[in-house]
Amino acid sequence: MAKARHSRFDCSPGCAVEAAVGLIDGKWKSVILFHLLSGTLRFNEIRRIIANVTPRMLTNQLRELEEDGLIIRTVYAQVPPKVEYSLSPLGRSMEPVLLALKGWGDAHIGLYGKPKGHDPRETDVAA
Amino acid sequence: MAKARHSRFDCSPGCAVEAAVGLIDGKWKSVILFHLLSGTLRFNEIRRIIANVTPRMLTNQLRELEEDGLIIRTVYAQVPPKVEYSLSPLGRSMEPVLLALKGWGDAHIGLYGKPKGHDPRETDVAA
DNA sequence: GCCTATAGTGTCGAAAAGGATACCATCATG
DNA sequence: CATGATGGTATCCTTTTCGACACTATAGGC
Repeated sequence: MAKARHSRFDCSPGCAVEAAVGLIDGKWKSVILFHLLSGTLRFNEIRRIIANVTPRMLTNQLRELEEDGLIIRTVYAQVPPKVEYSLSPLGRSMEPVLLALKGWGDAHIGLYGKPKGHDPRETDVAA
Repeated sequence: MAKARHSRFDCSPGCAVEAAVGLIDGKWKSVILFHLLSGTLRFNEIRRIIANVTPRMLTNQLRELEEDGLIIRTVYAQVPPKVEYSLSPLGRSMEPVLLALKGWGDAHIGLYGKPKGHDPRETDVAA
């Protein structure tokens, strides 16, 4: 069922940022979109590319992306079934965002998902 | 290569995307970062800017951002307390990402947090 | 008759995230 | 003495998210 994400929000500047993030959060959405940048994919292709995603979750995330108008789902009436997912124009317009994220991640993230930077564990104390 | 056993990060390209998103998800993080782009802010300033955030959540999100090395917390030893939050260099390096998100949001998001774009109500069915 | 493949669905339950509300210590001011 | 300001905590509770696992229909091939 549709979640009431961001349903009502008194928008200060920055709200747009949160709303945009809201569309690509969820455990797998950003990755799905990123891979769709390279072209159309079928359900099981995505499953194979993104190891460890369960079919339930994948369906779930794809449906939400579709609801938000970011991807297009095309069903071919044949057996065995064939369903293709591709970016909508709106989804394609996310490209700069996705590339920015990818670029940032490649530059700053170690293999464990934590940022590289220097040790952040000390708090500055000023007079 | 010392590639530690694949947790979830034996990653296909796109993993960096997910990791980057992981740092700015959470209900308020992206908005906090966005506002810090304009300069240092105190706890209650952020509270006032982002209406509807409870102190508990704000503390929570700020601590996580600090742990991830994106922001710096500076405590002034005085009464009443004064604590300033500012972007670390790592946090500042998020600027392109945040601006991309903001730009996308401004361009594509209506007042209800749903993307504008065309109507995704119907699913394409192909032969 | 059995196995394979596709694209899912259904149910269960644990865990995480988020929200409401109340409370704390300190000092200056009136 | 009471009030206000600051930067938080503590406790409780509800909602949302996520993962495991089992299960389905159809058709073709062996």
